[in-house]
Amino acid sequence: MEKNNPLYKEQGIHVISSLFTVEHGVVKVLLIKRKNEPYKDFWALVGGALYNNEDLETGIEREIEEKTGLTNLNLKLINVHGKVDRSPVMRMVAISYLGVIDINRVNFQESTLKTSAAEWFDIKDVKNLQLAYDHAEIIESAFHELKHQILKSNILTSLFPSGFTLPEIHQVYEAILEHPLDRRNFRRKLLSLNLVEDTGKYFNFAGKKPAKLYKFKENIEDTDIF
Amino acid sequence: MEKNNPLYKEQGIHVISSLFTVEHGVVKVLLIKRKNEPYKDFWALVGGALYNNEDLETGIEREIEEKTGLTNLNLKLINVHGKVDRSPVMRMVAISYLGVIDINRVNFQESTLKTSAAEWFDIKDVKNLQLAYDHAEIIESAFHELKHQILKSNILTSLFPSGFTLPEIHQVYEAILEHPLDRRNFRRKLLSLNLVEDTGKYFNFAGKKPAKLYKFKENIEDTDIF
DNA sequence: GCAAAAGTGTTCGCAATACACCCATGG
DNA sequence: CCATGGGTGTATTGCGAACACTTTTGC
Repeated sequence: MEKNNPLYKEQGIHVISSLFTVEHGVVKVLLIKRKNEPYKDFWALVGGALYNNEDLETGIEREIEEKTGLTNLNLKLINVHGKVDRSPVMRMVAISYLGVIDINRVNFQESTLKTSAAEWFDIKDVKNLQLAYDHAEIIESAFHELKHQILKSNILTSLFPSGFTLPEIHQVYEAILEHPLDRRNFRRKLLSLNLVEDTGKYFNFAGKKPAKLYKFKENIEDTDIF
Repeated sequence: MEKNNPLYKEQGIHVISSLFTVEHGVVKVLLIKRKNEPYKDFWALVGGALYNNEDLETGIEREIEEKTGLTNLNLKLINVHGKVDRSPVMRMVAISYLGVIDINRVNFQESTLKTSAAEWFDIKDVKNLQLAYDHAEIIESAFHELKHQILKSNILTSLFPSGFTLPEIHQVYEAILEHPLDRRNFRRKLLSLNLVEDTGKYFNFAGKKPAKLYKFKENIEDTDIF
């Protein structure tokens, strides 16, 4: 391995996260506005260059914490984007992670060295934005994978740190999958999986029957859900 | 992006393939013996450093062709391995691909600049070898993914370029999944998927009833198989 | 008491599973 | 003619899909 062979000199690694949330039945993705070149003033996913002294997971967690204040996320490696010209500066390969977070937990770090703003965008509006790098493609791939993940893993646990009602989580599934699910079958299925437990509490919406509050059990493993 | 920031200077990308075959009910993985440092004389997976002027897919296809003469493989991106110290030379992130090939198609290029031998190893024997880098871990992850892929994609098509009998492919499934499958149910299931077609030919084993020869249809899409 | 949404139970159909017998060939 | 392995059919079961009624609350 010759370090200075021009065939593979000056390469780098991006770690990039597509962070999703669901609010009032709308799937949203977190974007930040870049302060520096390249792609100054473009909206971009949360991420950046991997450091030499950190593992991939550490790197993406650091990037997310720097820009959102969030820690302890349940991230999943989902894809790699490595087209020759995806970065205008030098050859960069992007390792793409997926995460789902409760919108209320996010505490944006408004003024960092590299970003000037952070905002949630409706996934349907993202296609109208000019994003930095190949981030549009990365989001598309991540959203596609999100649909799989909610059927095959417990990725949604972090969406509801303080519990959820069945109508709420049902709406989340429909929003992400973009098609309706039968209420009663959904309910029976989810409860039969032994992933959630009744908290005994109820949650009141205005003028309607209160709904039971459930929460995910601790330490549940990834399993096929649907 | 400052090219010379020591935090992320001198990084590189490995593209690495776990190539599997199944012969007489035994799952095998292709390894090559390294001729150069680091890990001189260690067995290793087929792969190497990504060039700056090629996409990831192109890179892994080039590496495979250089070392085995094989082209037109159906490779799947399956994982990323990026621990800080996985390479002793410099920071390298490995992009791992999975492929399945017919053992008869392989035409080893015995004398290349970087390798001195290529050999198929029983997957069960690999754990007793000292492999280069973190290749043991990569193989384990790839084999795990192979079990999923034969249930959810048509990755096996390239195992049988000249067709197969149902007993043959049945044995392949059992070998990869490492557990028995009911012959009759397997048969019905596979034929009902519309993935294979009868060639009208028969294949004779010694002293037994000839088996029908089937082949995969052209241009079949990935679908859930089991 | 009525509108609105939560909660519950039953039927149906299909697909996976389990299982037993007949058939074609080489020796 | 027999041993070996290939090829076929059927009964059962469990799960997902479709579907309608009752309950609780705020107003």
